[in-house]
Amino acid sequence: MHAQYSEAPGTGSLLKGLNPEQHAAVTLPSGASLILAGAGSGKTRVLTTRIAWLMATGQVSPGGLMAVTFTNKAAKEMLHRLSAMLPVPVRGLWIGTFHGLCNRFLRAHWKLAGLPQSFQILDTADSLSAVKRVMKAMNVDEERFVPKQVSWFIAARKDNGERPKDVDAHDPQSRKMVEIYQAYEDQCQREGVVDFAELMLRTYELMRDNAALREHYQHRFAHILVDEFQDTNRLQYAWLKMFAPPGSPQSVFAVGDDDQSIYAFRGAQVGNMADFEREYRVKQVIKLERNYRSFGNILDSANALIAHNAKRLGKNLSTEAGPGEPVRVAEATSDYAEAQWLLDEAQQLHRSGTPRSEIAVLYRSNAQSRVVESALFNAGVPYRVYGGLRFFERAEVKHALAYLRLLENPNDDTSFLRVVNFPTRGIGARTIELLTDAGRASGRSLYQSVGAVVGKGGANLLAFTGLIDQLRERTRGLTLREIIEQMLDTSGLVDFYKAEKEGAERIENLGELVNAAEAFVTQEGFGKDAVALPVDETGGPGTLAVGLPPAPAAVDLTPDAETGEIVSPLAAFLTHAALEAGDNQAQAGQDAVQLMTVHSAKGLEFDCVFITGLEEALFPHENAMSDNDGLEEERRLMYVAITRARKRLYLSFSQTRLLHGQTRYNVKSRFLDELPEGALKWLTPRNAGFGSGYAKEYQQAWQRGTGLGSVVGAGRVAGRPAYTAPPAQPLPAAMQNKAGASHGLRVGQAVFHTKFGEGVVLTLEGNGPDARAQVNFGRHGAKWLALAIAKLTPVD
DNA sequence: TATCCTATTCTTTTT
DNA sequence: GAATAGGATA
Repeated sequence: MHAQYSEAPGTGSLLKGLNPEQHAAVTLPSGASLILAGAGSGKTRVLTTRIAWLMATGQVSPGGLMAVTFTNKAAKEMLHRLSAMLPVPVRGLWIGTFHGLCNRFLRAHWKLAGLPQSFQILDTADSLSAVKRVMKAMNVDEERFVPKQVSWFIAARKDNGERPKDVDAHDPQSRKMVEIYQAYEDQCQREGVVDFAELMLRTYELMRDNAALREHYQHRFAHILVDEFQDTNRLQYAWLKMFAPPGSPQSVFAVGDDDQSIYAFRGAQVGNMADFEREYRVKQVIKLERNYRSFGNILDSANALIAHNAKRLGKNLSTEAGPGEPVRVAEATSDYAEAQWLLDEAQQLHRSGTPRSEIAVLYRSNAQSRVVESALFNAGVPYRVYGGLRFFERAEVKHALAYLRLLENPNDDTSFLRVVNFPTRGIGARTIELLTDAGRASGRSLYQSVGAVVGKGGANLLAFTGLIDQLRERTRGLTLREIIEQMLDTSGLVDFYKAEKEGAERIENLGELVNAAEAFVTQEGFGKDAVALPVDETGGPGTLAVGLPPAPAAVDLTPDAETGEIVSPLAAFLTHAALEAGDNQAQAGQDAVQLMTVHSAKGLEFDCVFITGLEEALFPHENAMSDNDGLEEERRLMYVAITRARKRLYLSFSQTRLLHGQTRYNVKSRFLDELPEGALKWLTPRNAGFGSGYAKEYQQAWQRGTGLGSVVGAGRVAGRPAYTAPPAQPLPAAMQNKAGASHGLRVGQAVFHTKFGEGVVLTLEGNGPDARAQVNFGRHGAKWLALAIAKLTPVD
């Protein structure tokens, strides 16, 4: 059957250039399939070509297909490539992120989902502040229940598909957590807001509980494709099963790489791949193992490393590109020296023709970026740091968005509280407390409760709601741009920042918000994501009835938005802001060295890659070293890092590192020992210890305080010293535990900590002000504590 | 009510 | 070291 399709006119060019495995994957017949796609094996190409091929051969209409990714970037990339292959109108295609598609679904069926039409989406920060509010209302001790952990707990339960009633809680602690979870849900429902996990869970539940709707969508989506399957969590897999249950006639095409699963820490279940294979009775798993990205030495290193993992489906990357350059390994005496060395190498690479944007510096944790940044900054090398604060997460932008959200949904208490007194208008904590009490007593939103506290200092509140109402009136019918400009003016935001010393940049960002809105309206066509699904290609909802039991009378399958209600550009823009937080601002366009964590490097590739900080406790990270699963995930992380490089790979580690304001003495990472000797080239003498080769040179330079090469006037960023000098003679790692133990603790000792309660000392390291202990606190897990700071009392 | 100072914590992150 | 939260103070 598929042979016939692949010979269909016009599809030949689509398939041209695919290797046999890729070709087989693209042209697989309907049914469930699992593609194990190694790093750099052309995964996205296979996915997009598959979609194009399905459409070009008439096996599916654009409306009958759904493709799910994790990131907006991946979704955009897919749409972009697809439109280059096929003249398909991209609009209306169900290709997007899990959350984006859920949003689309819930916008269409908001009534059935029990949501207000203008429901707002909470990002992580909004959600956290909502949790805090709930906890305050419940009088929960924030010492015992850390809001962040509660928030994390709720998200984790939802990602597992559990409502409060589903959570089994045996001890008082977790019972309380569940209680907070329930109260949080009630509050969100009351306010008409949903968090990210709720988007997924609502969609799943609506599909599960509404047979007619379920059958409609199962009928509609004949082909479902899932990208990065190894990153799916329980809920996402259950969600998929609602749209295409095992054994149904639908075709599910899952692509993933178990070796690149690096999100178990937030609920991803690698096991979903094996479950999928079994439950969907996948006949043949296709492995894409030919790598088109990296040279041999790089791939050999990656393969050798990942072979140390026990839990694998098994895969080995190969290339025909030849061995290429060896993987370079360097040891530095300090993180500072490491950064200087890196700077030098990067400069050299650039001088010999490598664009800066093809040089990436990867590290395990964000805190490591600072040293590198300083080095690059002082040398005048342009660089770009990924991660950190993104555009829509900036305080001033969030304030502006809060005003806009109140126009759409005044019951959004999170937004209300954010701006009710910003800029300050004489509404203090006391007034807010009164208002909150009134709201709680009547079960109404803060906005609705303002009337109840007028007279008790609520006059200013009335002025605020008046301002919002007036703004809503005045902006009716205006363009999005005009609405935002009005809001910035009326709210007093711009005036406020004008008066601030440091407000110029914030005003600039608010201007940027106007631009973003403008771009959104023109480029995207505002309603694209928010307006409901286009009518079914097969003839719309009418065809549903064929062969199906009659839908319950009360159930209207017509998407609610098609009943004539129009989604405003503002609503669409707010959704866009919540779901696509936008790139962190950057000197985009400029040729800059790329700095990012290994996590955020996933899916990217560069000619030259530096992996820095290859030290025990850092990479693998200390918090992940205690159990084997954690260690294997760290190894996969390293695998991801290595496979980012096309031509040249540098690995570096340092003897000392400044972390959390303290010098730490590190041992090189075990991962270095897991790489094949033959693929490596040591730039510093192997196991040479201190003061040798490169390292010595840099240490001396650094002791002179000048650095090397082009570093002139180094040492200052924004007026503050960039570095604190580490001790002149670092203590050899082997001696760490032996020097004077003034703290009087020993391994195995039972201790008490005011926060974590009782625990047992696992490890002792360092001495004097740097002394630290790893203590197992049972329920709280093992923690590293600085003994100079932490209050640890021995228990007998 | 607003602001300043100190105590406290500190992976990885997209949506 | 740096960011954030909470308490104390003007």
